[in-house]
Amino acid sequence: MTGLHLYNTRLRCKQSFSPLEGDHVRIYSCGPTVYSAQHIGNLRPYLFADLLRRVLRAEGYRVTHVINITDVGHLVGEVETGEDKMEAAARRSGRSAGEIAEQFTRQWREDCRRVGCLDAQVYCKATDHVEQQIALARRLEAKGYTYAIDDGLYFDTSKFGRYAEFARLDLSAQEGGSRIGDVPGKRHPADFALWKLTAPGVRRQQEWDSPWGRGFPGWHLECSAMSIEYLGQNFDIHTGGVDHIPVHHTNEIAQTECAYDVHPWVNWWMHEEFIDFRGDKMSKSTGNIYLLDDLVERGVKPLAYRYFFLQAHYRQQQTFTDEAIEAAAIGYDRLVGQAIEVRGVSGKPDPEKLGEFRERFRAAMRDDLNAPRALAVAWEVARSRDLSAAERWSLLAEFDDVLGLDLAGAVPRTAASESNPRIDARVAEREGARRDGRFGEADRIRDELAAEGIVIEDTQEGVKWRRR
RNA sequence: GGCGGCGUAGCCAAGUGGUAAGGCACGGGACUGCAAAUCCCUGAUCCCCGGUUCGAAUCCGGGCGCCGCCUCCA
Repeated sequence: MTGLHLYNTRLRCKQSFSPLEGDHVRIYSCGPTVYSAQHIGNLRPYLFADLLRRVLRAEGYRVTHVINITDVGHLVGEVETGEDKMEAAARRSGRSAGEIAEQFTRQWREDCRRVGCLDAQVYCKATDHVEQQIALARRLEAKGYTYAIDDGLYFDTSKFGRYAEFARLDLSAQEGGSRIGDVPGKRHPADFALWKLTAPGVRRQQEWDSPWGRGFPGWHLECSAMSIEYLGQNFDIHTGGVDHIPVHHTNEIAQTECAYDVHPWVNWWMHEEFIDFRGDKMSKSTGNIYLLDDLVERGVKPLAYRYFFLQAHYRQQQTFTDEAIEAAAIGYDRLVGQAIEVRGVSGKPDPEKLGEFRERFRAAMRDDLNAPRALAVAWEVARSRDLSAAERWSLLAEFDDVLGLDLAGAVPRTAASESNPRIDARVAEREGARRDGRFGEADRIRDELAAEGIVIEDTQEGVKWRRR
């Protein structure tokens, strides 16, 4: 297999990749709903999209990446309440929906940056594009794909012959049991809201006037409207979680292909699998790891989480356990340690020796982004006895453009990171004892510090200490 | 119930027909006053049963187990 091959959900197979337009690749990634903090599982979509971008870049493509921010219209559980996640969060916290959106957007952007994701060219918010969403709904209405009921304007899925195709749905199975809480007047369970009307007597923080009345856009609409706005009516790759295949992406496709008579609207649909937390309740109350900050508190660097991500294939569920993340943290530190040994060493590399590793790394990534296999090649290089330091660094630096692990700048965890008069003094005392051969005394001080989480390391450059 | 995925050494995880990548842990060694840190070495025939094949972890059938979706969770 030569050249870049990517798995396409639309066709359920890997395909040789080529962009619609020269060497320019346009990507749209379904982004976060910013009503609460994004936990580490929520970060996988962006680590995946970033890996995709970096591989495309390494293959010589120019990439335009758009990520949306859902700050309205994502409904909570029961449809009849008409409340969306932003409104609910605002009500609970007593703050405005806008403030909440801003806070969690900022936090999410920061977390993405910390795990080494490159900035997208465009971050677009649903609330900034209500006009475009209304225009798209009107277009669908004009073409006869919609019907209006008390609750709002709905897309009539029966009008779109290919509706079930993308997710391979069995629509007849859905016919039977109309669910509790389903909207009265909906003709088919799969039909979905393009525009939701604010219920009579209700005052929403986020609502807009529309041809159908005051209300807010349905969740699926934003991705269609904004991707068209920034990427055009056809583009190359749309990414998201596997959970979006049957509903969200199916509906996006229905809306867009009907509105613009395009097919396929998007060439490649790529979906990352979930992280499996092994039934552990991901909640703060039980003390389980939840946010990136929680990992950091435990001494796991954000980039170690990226390393963890790279150890498994994006289309495979990845098991997250304390042991697994700890293993990744140690593995990452050691890889950085290996890099530091050769960092910046220059020399004349043997192109033949480099070529073999370079090809294997590239082949792995070209095979539907097989990062685990590529990472294994990086380890082989790091530990190779046949390569000179200059050759190892040359390859590692090159690989890191794709891996994004900051092998050029990361610091080893063994370095003392702080100074503290009291601890420094105790360390000096121990040194004195050691010089005098009073090892019992020296060991006693070491044990004492260890009890409070201070680890002492006797390195070539002298004694250092760090917190466990 | 329907649909999809998975089950590889203690753990995480590649490999999808030709005799099992990589990381972590464990054990051994080097280093150390002893440790720690670091570096080096070391481990599996692939859930079970049957079948196809010269040959299967890889294909087919059956079983057991786990996960996801079908409810606007990445």
